[in-house]
Amino acid sequence: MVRHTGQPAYLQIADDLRAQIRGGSLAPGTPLPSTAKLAEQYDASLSVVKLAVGVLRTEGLVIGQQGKGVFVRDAEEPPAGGDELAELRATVEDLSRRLAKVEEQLATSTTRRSGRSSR
Amino acid sequence: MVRHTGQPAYLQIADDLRAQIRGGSLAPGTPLPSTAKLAEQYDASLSVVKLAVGVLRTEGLVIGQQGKGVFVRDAEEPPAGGDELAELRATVEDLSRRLAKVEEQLATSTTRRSGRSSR
DNA sequence: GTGAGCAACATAGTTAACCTAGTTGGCTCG
DNA sequence: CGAGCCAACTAGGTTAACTATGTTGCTCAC
Repeated sequence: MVRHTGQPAYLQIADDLRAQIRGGSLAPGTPLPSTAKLAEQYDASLSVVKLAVGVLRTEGLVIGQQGKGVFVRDAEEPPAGGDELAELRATVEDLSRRLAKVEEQLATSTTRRSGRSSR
Repeated sequence: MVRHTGQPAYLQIADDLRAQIRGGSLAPGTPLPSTAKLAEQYDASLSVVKLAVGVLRTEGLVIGQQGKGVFVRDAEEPPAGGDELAELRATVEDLSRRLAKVEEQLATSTTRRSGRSSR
C-alpha cells in the first residue's frame, strides 16, 4: 500500500496528490495520471484511487471531466478560502481524533473494561 | 433512490443533510441517523449513504466517531466578521496545545495508572 | 480524401461484500 | 454483587464488479 501512518490509503494518496498540486509538480490545467496509472503507481486498488480523487474533487482542487481526465483546477481565486479551509478542517478533525483518544486514555486508566478478547 | 435531478444520489443525500444541518434540523452535537437508517430513509444503498457522509466529512461539516455515530460539528456558520479562517487557526492552535499537554502527561506517567474514574 | 462507425480508454456512479474497530449494554458465572 | 465476556450496534476502509457516458483516434468503406 502506501504507508502505515495510521492514515487510510485513500487519504494518503489524496494528500500526496494535494502536495504535488500545491508544490507545482502538477500545474493547473494539467491532467492527473489516469485512475489506472495512479493505482499502479501507488500500488493501490482502483477503488482507493477513485476515493482519493473524489476527495480532491470535493475539495475543489481538481475537476474531473468524463472521458478526458482529471485536471488540476486553476486555483485563481480560492472561493472563500475553500481549499485552505478544507485543509485546516482536515487538520482539525485529525487533531480532534487524536486528542479525544489520549484524553480518553488518561481518563479511563482505571476503568479498564471492554475486554474484547480475540478477533 | 432519491430523485433524478441529474445529480448523483450521493450528492443529493449530502445536499439534503447539509441543508438540515444549516437549517437547524440537525443541531450541532447531535448525531445523524445511523448509516443503515439513512439508507432506509432515502431508500438508497449503504454505499451511497457512506459516500454522502464521506463528502460531509471531507467538508468538515460532520465528524464521525467509530462505534458511536456521526455528529454535527459545532458552528459551521462563519461569524459576522467573516474570518472563519482565523477562527479555525485558533482552534488548531488550541487543539495542538492541549494535545501536546496530554501527550506529555501520558509520556511522563507511563507506568502510572492514576485514578480518575470517569464514566 | 473524407466521413461514418467503432474500439479503446477515460471518469463517474452504484452496488455489494467483507473486514476492522470502537461503543454499549446485557448476561453469565464465580 | 461484581468482573468479565459477549452480542449487537456503530462508523470506517478496502475491494471488486458492473453500468453509464464522454472523448479520441483509428480504420475502413465509399
